[in-house]
Order: sequence, then C-alpha cells, then structure tokens
Amino acid sequence: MSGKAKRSSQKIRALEILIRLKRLYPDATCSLTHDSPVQLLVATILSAQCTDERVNKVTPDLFARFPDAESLANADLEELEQLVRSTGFYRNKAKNIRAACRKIVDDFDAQVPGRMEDLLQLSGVARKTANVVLAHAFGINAGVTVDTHVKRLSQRLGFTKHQDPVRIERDLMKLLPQADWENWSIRLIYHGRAICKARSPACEVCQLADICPSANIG
DNA sequence: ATCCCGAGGG
DNA sequence: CCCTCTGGAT
Repeated sequence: MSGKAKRSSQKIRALEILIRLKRLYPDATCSLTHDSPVQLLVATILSAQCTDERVNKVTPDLFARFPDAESLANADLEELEQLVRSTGFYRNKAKNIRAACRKIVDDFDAQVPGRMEDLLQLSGVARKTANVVLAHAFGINAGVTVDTHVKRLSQRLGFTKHQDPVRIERDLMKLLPQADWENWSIRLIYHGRAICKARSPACEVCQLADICPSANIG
C-alpha cells in the first residue's frame, strides 16, 4: 500500500475508534474539579504523574485557602507545599503554581491567558497542560492533549511510533479532524484508565480489540 | 538522560 | 520489592 493510502486507512480506523469510544464513554469530560480557569490550571499542574482522583482530594482544601491567582501568587510556600504534598513532586508543583500565578497577576491582569504561546511561558506548563486549559476553560482546540494514557494507547493502536509527546501530538493532529482532538484525548484517557491499562490491558473485554494491532486475545 | 516525589496495586 | 498515575525543567 502506498504511504498516502495507508494514511487514509489510518484516518478511517481512527474515526471508527472514536465512534466506538463515544458510545462507550458518552459523558466523558475533564475529571478535575474546578470553578475557574486558574483552578483548572492549578489542578492540571498537580495532575502530573498523579491520578485525577488524588488531585481532587487536595483541591477542595487548597482552593478554600487560596481560591484565586492573587492569593496563590502570595501564598506561603511551605503552606502551599503541605496542601499539595500527597500529589507527589510537591516541592516542584508548589513552586511552579506560585510562580505561574505571580506571572498571571503581573503580566496577564490576573486572568489565565487563552493563548498557547502565553500559557507556555508559565512555569510548570508545557503543551499537555496548556492543551487541557485551552480545551476545557476556553473551548479552543489548539492541539491534542498527550498524557501518559494518550501516549500509551496511541502507540498500542498503531497511530504513532514515537516516544516524544510533541512528535506524538503532531502525528495525532495529522490523523484527526481538529474538532475531534480533545474528544480523542478524553476518550483515550477514560479507556486507558478502565480497560487498556499500562500493566495488564484487558484485551478480552476491549471493544477495540478487533481493530487494534496490539490486541492479545487468548 | 536525569531529577522531582507520594500513594496505591500487585 | 517494582510499576504506574492526565509531566515538566534542567
């Protein structure tokens, strides 16, 4: 098959997968609890190498104490560290959250910027976090959110051979219509959590097994 | 490439 | 014990 024909068939397979995942997870959405763009930004920074479930356990106390960019920008670092401690990497996360909020207050009129270019200037924010904020706080499909689940499932499904999240994102952006970029990410994350687990994928009950090159049935 | 880092599962 | 969880900076 020619390269062009191969890409075309991959696109068709990707859309079929998306149809099935929409049926499996019709109400899939961002599962980080938040009341504002800055709270979503902070929750997303905290979600690095940590389940959303655990992030959601610390954010109620965190946002009760520091509800907005101004209070987070002026937070006592030790107190901030203790509030986010159980999410892991807590020194980096606390430092990044405070620094990012200081920049938001100083340079962006205390409002989370709605542009990729600006978000990437905030400490602790790279494309993954920026894509989450743009998609769920601003409704902007700037790219494909590539976290550990999207990376693993996209590889297993045969849609990228790369390891670098930026290259994986580029492959997925070519593969999918822009309107489905965030649909892809959110559904793959749900499916990765429930079925296509890192350690022991449940291929026996996976609804994608018949069109997955990595499926291992019996 | 390496470091940051806690909590839970197997 | 080892691996994984919605990564990012050096």
